[in-house]
Amino acid sequence: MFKKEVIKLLAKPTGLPEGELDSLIEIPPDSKMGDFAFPCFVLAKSMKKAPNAIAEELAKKIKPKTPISEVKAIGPYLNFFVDKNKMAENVIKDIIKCDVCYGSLAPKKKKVMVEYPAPNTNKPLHLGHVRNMLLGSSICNILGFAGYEVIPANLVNDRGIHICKSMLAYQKWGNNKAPDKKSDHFVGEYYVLYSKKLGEHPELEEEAKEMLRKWEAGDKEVLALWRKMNKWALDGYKQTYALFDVHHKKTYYESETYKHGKEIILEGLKKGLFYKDEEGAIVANLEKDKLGKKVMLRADGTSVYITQDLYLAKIKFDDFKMDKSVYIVANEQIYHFKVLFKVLDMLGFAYAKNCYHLAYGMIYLPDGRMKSREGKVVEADDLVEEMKGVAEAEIKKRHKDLDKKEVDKRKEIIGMGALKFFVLKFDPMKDFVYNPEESISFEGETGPYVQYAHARICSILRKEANESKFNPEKIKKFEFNNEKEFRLIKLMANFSNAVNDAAENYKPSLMARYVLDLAQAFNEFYHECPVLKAEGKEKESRLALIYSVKTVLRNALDLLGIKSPEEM
RNA sequence: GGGCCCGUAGCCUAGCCUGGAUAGGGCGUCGGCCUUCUAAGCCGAAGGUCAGGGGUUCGAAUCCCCUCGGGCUCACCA
Repeated sequence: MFKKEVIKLLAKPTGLPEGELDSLIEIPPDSKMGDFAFPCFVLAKSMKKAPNAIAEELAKKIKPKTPISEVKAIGPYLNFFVDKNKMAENVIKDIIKCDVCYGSLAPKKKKVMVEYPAPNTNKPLHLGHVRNMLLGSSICNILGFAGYEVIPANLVNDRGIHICKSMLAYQKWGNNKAPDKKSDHFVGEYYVLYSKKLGEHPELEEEAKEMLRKWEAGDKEVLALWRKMNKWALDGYKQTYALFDVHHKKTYYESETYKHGKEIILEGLKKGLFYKDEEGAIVANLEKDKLGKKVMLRADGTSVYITQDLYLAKIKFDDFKMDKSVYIVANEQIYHFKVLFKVLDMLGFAYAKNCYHLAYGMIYLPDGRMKSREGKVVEADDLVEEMKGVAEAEIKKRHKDLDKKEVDKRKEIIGMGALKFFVLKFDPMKDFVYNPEESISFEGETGPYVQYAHARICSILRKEANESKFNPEKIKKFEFNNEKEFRLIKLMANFSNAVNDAAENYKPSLMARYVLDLAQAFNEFYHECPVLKAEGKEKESRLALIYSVKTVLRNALDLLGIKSPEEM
């Protein structure tokens, strides 16, 4: 936050423009070396001197000015030290003033649509959707905090052959019964049943196709069954969405859009962008972009996947006129989105360049890929229950006398915190293996670790309030002497940068890393610096400091959709 | 075979876009710390050819090229 002052000091003696200095200045690896550093290598050529000598020379020339307290040459680096208590005062006052908004960025007057998790209504949401939902809801939070207007949207894949498979199995073996469990799981059972029966009844495949034809023809009976089972699936998702903070401003249904898109393709054909092959299908030749040839419309005039997506992109931009459209879809579809965006561009849609596919890596089970058809999946709802169960056991280990209501409240906060953090701390693009036995821990780099730091602060503040009514706003002067304290101040000063990085890169993992660093720095402080036993100015300062840390931890966890408990 | 992604200690991971000062963490292992603000914590130790090779550079985990290993994808399925 005092970087500007450093730039001002450097501008004249180096003769470099401020913009260049801004990107050259770095943070030393150890705060003992300084708070900012200017590497002198760049000047070596033009000045024809060794970088070490340049650093020495600059150190003599530049006189520190508040809030910069010292300028020192260390090897080829010119290092700057800031007045730490001055910095602390600025940071803490800012946090107390802004509170829930601390770290947020100014409105950008730009709209971003985030599309996720686009489920298929034939089976319950699984671990892959968990990653999708958590990335989506967290990215929405982060973008909003970073000043964007966010439009969370969903595309429901509610028609097609896979949907007909569960419908067919239910029609044959379901005895028309009502769901006897969570309704999306009930639907999913028939999807698995279909695959199971397919072995001895190969004719099922043709029957499913026939059912799809009937559906498309508007067969009343089939449509009634479809509506009934779709509602079951969607009702189930609604409950799961609530668990993962998934909310949408707009939902598109494939059943309502799948027939469209044809006009766009025909228009493209007229313009000579596509061609008709021997059989009459309309094809785009993308070979010069190394994307091969891609069918846009079948010979019979029916649409394929990409036809629908072209249409959807168009109506999305027509509906909301957003500046950016982010698709959160697994990385196995990278090729599809490359083609989609390329074709949109060819068709002359200006928004093509504003489409972004946020691809995320696969989650594997210890014995390989999940397979819904075989029932080899980790379902979202089961995972949540499991996490809560583990959390409950941990809570009961520590507290014998909590009533059930309190235990239920805490296991929800801690269990979900552990799950969300576990998924979000990985770089989105990275594949990882989920091992149910040992994957999700409550120690080390975990959600509960961060939550624990928050709870500890709350505990101290509670005790202080009992004695003297701590009021952070009344504290005027700060007095810090410990490195651990300055480490916290620095991290907190850097919060909005972390928000910006996470937003611009669509990476909640950066926020997870940030909050982990802050929690870790707090725990180190906690063990070295007593708060309640400190006296006078030192105690006051430390109380204000931990109050600030609590605020930032909470703001950061909020962006990840993780709750900050007062007690654990 | 083509395209894309990935490869950092026994295991997991940050850093790579925007090259710089001893490559950060965590798990696990070993050794310490609860008459002191919640030990879901802290401190210490051991553990690294940053897959391998070449190049660019004063300087490469980071940029470029090649090789090897793993994954995804290249359907008139969605």
